[in-house]
Amino acid sequence: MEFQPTISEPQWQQQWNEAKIFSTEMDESKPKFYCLEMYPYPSGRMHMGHVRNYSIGDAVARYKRAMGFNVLYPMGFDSFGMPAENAAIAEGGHPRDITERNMTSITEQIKRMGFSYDWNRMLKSHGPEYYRWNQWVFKRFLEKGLAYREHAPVNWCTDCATVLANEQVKNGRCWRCRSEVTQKDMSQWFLRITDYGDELLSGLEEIDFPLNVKSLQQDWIGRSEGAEISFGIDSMPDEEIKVFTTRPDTLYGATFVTLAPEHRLCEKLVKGSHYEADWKELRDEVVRMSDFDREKVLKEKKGVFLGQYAIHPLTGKQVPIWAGNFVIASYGTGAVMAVPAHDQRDFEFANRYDIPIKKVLLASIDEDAEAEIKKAYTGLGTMVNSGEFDGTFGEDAKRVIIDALESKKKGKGTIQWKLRPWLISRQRYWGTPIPIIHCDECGPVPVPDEQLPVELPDDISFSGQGNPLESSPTFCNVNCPTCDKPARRETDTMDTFVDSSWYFIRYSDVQNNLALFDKKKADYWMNVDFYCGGIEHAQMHLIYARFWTKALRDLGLSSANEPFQTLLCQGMVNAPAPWCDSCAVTLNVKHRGSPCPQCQGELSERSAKMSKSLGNTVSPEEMIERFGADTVRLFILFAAQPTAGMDWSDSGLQANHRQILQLVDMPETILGWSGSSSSIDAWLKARMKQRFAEWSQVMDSYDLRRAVEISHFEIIKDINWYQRRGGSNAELGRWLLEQWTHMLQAATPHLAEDWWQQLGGSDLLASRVFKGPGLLSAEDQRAIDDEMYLRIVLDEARERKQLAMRHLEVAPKNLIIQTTEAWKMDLAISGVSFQLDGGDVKKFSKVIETKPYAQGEMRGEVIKLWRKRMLPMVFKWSDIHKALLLNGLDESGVINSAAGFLAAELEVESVECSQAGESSAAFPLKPSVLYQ
RNA sequence: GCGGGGAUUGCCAAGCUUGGUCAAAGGCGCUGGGUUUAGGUCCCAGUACAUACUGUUUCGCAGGUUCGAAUCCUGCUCCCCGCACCA
Repeated sequence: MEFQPTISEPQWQQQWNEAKIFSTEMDESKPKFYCLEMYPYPSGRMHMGHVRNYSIGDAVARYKRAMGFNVLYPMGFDSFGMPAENAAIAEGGHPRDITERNMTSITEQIKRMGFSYDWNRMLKSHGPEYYRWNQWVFKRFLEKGLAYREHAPVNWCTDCATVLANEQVKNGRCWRCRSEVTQKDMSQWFLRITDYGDELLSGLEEIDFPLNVKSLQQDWIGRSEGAEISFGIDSMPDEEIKVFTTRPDTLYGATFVTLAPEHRLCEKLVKGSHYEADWKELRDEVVRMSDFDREKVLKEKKGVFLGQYAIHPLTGKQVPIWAGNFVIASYGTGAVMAVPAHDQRDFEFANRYDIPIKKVLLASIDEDAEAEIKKAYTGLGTMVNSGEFDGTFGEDAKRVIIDALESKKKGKGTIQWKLRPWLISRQRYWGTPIPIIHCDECGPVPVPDEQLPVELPDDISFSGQGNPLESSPTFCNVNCPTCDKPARRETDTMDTFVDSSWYFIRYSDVQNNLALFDKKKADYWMNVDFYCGGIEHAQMHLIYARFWTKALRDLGLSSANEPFQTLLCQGMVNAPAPWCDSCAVTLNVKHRGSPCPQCQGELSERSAKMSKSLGNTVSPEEMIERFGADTVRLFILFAAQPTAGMDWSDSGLQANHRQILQLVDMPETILGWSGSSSSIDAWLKARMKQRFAEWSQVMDSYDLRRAVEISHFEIIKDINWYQRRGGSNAELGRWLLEQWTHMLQAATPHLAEDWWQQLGGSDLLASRVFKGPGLLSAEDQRAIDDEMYLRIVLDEARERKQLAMRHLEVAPKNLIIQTTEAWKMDLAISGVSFQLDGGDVKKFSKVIETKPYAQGEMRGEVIKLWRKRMLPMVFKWSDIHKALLLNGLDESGVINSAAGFLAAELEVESVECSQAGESSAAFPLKPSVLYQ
């Protein structure tokens, strides 16, 4: 059959579309399955990362559909965001036009892959019908106090001309443009994601996310238990210094207190003293420094004495107050108690400034409490030098100190979070306008619900200067909803991560114009059963979405606790790129063949993430054009496990294309079978049941690579074997194809439809529910076992033949097979059943002694055989092998009934098989073989 | 520094959770045979070393547990990825 995927694939896509088989509605009578991929940002072209992501999701969706689930599988676009706005600034035009143009072209490419989306549910974040609900929810958050405005130091990216959330600052740089982030004081809108810290953490236990993602989220949430402790100030009875520590057990070792240089008390403490100038210098240095510089410069601990003393809350003793550059103003209370003996940073600091070091924890009882220390001991220990608490250990030690503090009202046990409120303001145009009007009289006033959405205006100039929204008088100048006096509209827009924080629920009821979604529908579909996307969203999108879902639940809008039940992070798509070993740098493909531009050394090749900058990208469109979508899909699924990095390889793609071509011819071959039933039929049928059972099991665990291996590779081998064994049953062949085509469609749906058509299917395969070939019966298993035994014998005989040829003058004519002696078989059966009954194999020699054949001079031989060969085999034999033995496999019978086949395979004239006599080399399941 | 994940036979990559179906799947590559007008596809076989009877050395390195370890334990080396003066 001629295979022209560029023609046939779009035809099937059109038919699917016309039959509307992928559009779903709520249906309580069926089990639901919600399959979702992270919706893409509409850049102009589809790249291999997209193709991989969606090939995985589509295989799952199609599988679940075939298994009778009501599958929701939508697609949409994360279409707000800076690239479009930046393009508008650079090239002119409007972000909306650019975005929609891009969406059109990427949609077309996605459709060419034949993914089974319900396009009726298409969603775009930049549509007012979507973002009005961002505004609506924002208002509800505001009412609940979950959203608020605050004047605070925030992260500012100069290049992007906007503020950023904490999660969007990576190593002091902007996550998007990688330029430096500075601190700036601004009034901004925040969401109290921190209210959900505990639940975000504990919820991780009830969802199936990869370990590394869970660990990333735990790190990010950063819960640490400890105590807040108040130190008095000697000269200021009304003030106190609150510090946070995770180690209250070291409190007696606190020999000083360190404040962040920006701490509000610093100035008060030094005012007018001769310490003031030094402090100012330190503070200015720290404030000036961006986080990025900090990382480099702050290897060195630096501080100034502030000239004042704090009062230790338990001992009442005076300890000096310092300001230190390593204390972060925004974490904890911005002040720490310094315990040099048990904290490495404090230790270095104390050494440098000659502050006393006092050991208060002992790692072991015999340690000298007064000995000089060279390094801080940071583990748990037994308290010493701690007054009445001496001798208390570890967690108890923490507890008793906290109790003591609480009874004296000098502190309390608390929990600190690294998680900060989510800063959602952005000083950019292409996002959801924050629905607020600022009135001089009334302050910030929410836009009334009936006036939503607040739409983005079109009279904007994209100059690249300032927030574009400020250039629109029609947008900015409004009257106050409360007092009707002239007021000014908020020009901040929302972080685009807001859009992606709930789009998955919106899909459940995407066309609803009266509410963000209908609760019944949301509750039917949520949560997402299978979510697939890149690891890069592990701590932004995936945390925000979890928070938002919980917040919507608490507003009574839905019941879902968690948005995503199972998360699969697909690996990168890599391709070779030039690599310089001595410079340890990956280079653009244009350097291929020339020396390293830096060291002039020779370049080798290394696998690297496909990227524009390296130029090692492969165009999906080109590959689809050359090989068809099914080949690309098969290759992508087969080249690596979904979670592993995958190396693009042209030869691999071609190999998979050959595989497709082979499959294309299968129906013709099999439908050409003209024979009737034969003894091997039972085997093939059994084998098909076995293959299906394993296939569905691995599909359920999303091991798509293994699934494809079975459906697209191993079944072909089975058919080859069936034909070798003389099978050609026409009826069975048709049955087999009918089963098989369902398994093919998960990865290669177009090919499967081709098959279905050839089989005379009048409907679309994709619309059918697949019941499977049935369960594996005992007889089925037996058929498989017998054939497996034959295969063992054949392989063994073939190997022996090669060796025999070295010793024979002419090609061998006769093959003489001897199956094992009765006594060895008996020994094997006894050994296996002894082991299966849980007997201690070391004691099996007792059993041997009772055997009639182990008496007299045979005894030594039997014991030796047992120890050396039989014992290992008793454990080595698979369950299948063991069953063969225990069920009384007739070795000679199986061989003799296939003698003709063996003779033909091994190219000999005759095959004789008999059971061996007293002493031979034959062994159970391993007959001896002799060529003549 | 903290946390997470790795290191498998020419390459890619299974298996290791529940030690024995492991000389270790599958793909690629390579070799030989068949098919074919030829190339290609396809089919069969081989691909650690040895060997007409089943042996030797292998799963990052070094030990240990066991009748038995790629799989469990201990230590070490190297690689990747997050977070990072977070108190």
